[in-house]
Amino acid sequence: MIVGVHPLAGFDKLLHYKVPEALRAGMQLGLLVRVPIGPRVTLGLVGQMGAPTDFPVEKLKPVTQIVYPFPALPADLLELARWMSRYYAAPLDGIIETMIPGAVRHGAALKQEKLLSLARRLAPDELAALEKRAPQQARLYQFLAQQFKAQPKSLVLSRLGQTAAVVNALMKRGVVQEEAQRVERIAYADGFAHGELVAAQPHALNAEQQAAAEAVAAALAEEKFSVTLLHGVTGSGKTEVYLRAIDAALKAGGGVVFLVPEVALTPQTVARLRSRLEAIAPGHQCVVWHSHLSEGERLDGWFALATGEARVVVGARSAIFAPVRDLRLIVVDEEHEPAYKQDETPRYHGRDVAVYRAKLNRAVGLLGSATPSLESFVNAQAGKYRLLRLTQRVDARKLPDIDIVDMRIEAMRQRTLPTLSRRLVDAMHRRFERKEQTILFINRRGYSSSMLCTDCGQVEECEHCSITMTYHRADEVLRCHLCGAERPAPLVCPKCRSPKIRWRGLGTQRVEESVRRVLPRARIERMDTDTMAKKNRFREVLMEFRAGKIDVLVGTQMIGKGLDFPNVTLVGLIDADISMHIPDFRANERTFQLLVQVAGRAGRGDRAGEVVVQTFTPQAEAIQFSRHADFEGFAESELKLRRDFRYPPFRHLIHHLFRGQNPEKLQFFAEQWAKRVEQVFGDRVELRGPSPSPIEKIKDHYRWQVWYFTASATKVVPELVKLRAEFAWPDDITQVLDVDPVNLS
DNA sequence: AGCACGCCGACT
DNA sequence: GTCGGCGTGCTC
Repeated sequence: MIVGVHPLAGFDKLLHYKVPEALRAGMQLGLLVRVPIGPRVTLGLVGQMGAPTDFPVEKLKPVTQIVYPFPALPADLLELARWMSRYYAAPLDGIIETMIPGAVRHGAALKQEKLLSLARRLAPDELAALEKRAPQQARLYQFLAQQFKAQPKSLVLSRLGQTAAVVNALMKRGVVQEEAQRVERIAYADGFAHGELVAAQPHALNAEQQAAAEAVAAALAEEKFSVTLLHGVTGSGKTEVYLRAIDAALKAGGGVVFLVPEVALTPQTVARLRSRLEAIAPGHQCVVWHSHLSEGERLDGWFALATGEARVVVGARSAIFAPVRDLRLIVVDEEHEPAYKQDETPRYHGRDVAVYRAKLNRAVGLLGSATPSLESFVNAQAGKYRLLRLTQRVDARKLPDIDIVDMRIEAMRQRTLPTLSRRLVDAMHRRFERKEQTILFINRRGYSSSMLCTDCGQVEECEHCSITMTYHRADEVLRCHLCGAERPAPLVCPKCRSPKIRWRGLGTQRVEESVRRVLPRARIERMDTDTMAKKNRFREVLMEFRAGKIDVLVGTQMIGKGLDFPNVTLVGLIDADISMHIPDFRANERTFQLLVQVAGRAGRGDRAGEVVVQTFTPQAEAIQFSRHADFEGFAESELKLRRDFRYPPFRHLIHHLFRGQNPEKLQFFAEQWAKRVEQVFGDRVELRGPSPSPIEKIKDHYRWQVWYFTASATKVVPELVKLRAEFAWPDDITQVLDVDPVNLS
């Protein structure tokens, strides 16, 4: 018997091994094994049964050991790993490593305890004989005979004051049996249990929720792969629909994965979910999965799922790899959240992996969001996903009014670069008179600032990477943080030649000063990392604010941490452009969510809250904000924009790194490669490169040249991998494909 | 990833 | 003459 093994040793190659007689019976796909590689022994995963085609069988070494008697990767996850390897162009061994928790991989010893129980009952005469000849054994027998279930060995022995010798004697006679069992560490000891005890009774569903829940239940009953996109406005009660679906899946005997963005995984949410799940499926453990678990907790949770003791896992991104058995339902809450993207190798998108895993298991995928990602929305429009809608808010609260203020007009009116617009100042005055509160929100992210033209709104971007360039004051240059390209900071706007260039990087301090000028009698507090350096200051300020001792709170993202302020009826976004043009395209989405969250609660009674957004690029912000108010309208215009402009909805950003010593040769091959890519993708491909300034460290050390491609097509990645395989590279040039899974469909 | 093999510069 | 630099290749 010969097996192919993926060694977890840092190189991505399938190696073959003989299976010794003793290990043959237990051998199967997905097992974690130890295998010799050269002088060492490493962990590996059995990925194939059968002999190699390109290696002499007689030179094969034997498998050293089977680490666990059951597959560390069940069949579906093994298949998923292979798909990911192809789809994300990532090495398979790395994917296997991310799928199996470290503690499991290292074959960590399980915390075990031995349980004692009776193997058979003794006849009365046998018992009498035993009492005479071996009184201690008889005591043990009597004790165990009174127990309803197996008891821990250590406990029994200490209670009876006996030693293991007594147990051994009885075992030899076949009267007592010993079994090993794992000690549950997860039970409910992860701190999540103490969050908040919430009444567990199910809420009554409104008609829309009811219809949605029934539709999902029907999909589950079909027992085939399907994906449902649940588009429900903020506060429409999506969670109740998830819970009904989970209920249905559990009742059908299946397992469930419930993904939430990492930030949403707070003790309160988990406790709430858990109490509801308890009510739905009494006796079923719900495993919580996130990055802050200890090794032991992770191990226990993993085992509970792998053995079927637990059938539900709630967790962040990586919970999609939990070894849930008989998977019937995968829920992805807030499916548009960028937190689902892993941006280290292996790069993957949790939501997309979830959909594919559902497909492999013929399970149901349920994606929920108030603002679906464009790719999911397009999939729904194309009929690939079923679209369900929840249009009514359960709590009947009004959405906030959003004003977008064009700061270019404001600048003309005030003849200076304003910090606060008239609109915002007026709104703040009204709040102050009514004794309501205001939050001014400013996104200053570190020292990064960008170049903005106050006449035309132009923001300088890197020509290779399409991200905003960052201004570095020390050497007066604009630099791209992705590829390292740099150019001198311009004196006039490169687009409209206007000299009115502004370097963005507005601080909370300046905003505070401005507010003092317009509202001299107001109590103002500033909240950012500088002023909050003192330990409990943060908490203090939040408490004062909540108690109404502060009228205006000026702060950075950290305000979002204490979100629930019932008396806040106005939120001002001082400088929307900073967040929208930050060199991390994910940041704008996050900031955005935060604002809408604050604003969504800003209503008072029947009066809606107000949000004032100050911006130099009103079109962009209008689109962003309409995304929440009118998602369909947003989606339509955004899709058009992306099609016409540079960011199609399914763009993959592909970094292609060429390595070699001869620049001319590199140039030649990059062009050749580009031609081949174009042949396959036609006009959907854009070649941008070479990068003028490859990342220094890499350049010095390996003399790499960095080239970037961007391509827009749903099939780009698999096709590129195919291309890579058939493209013949000369010996002195190597290339690496790195794919950022932006909006994979 | 590790580790060996191998081919060019400064040293017990 | 060797020791050791890291560039290259292999691991069943």
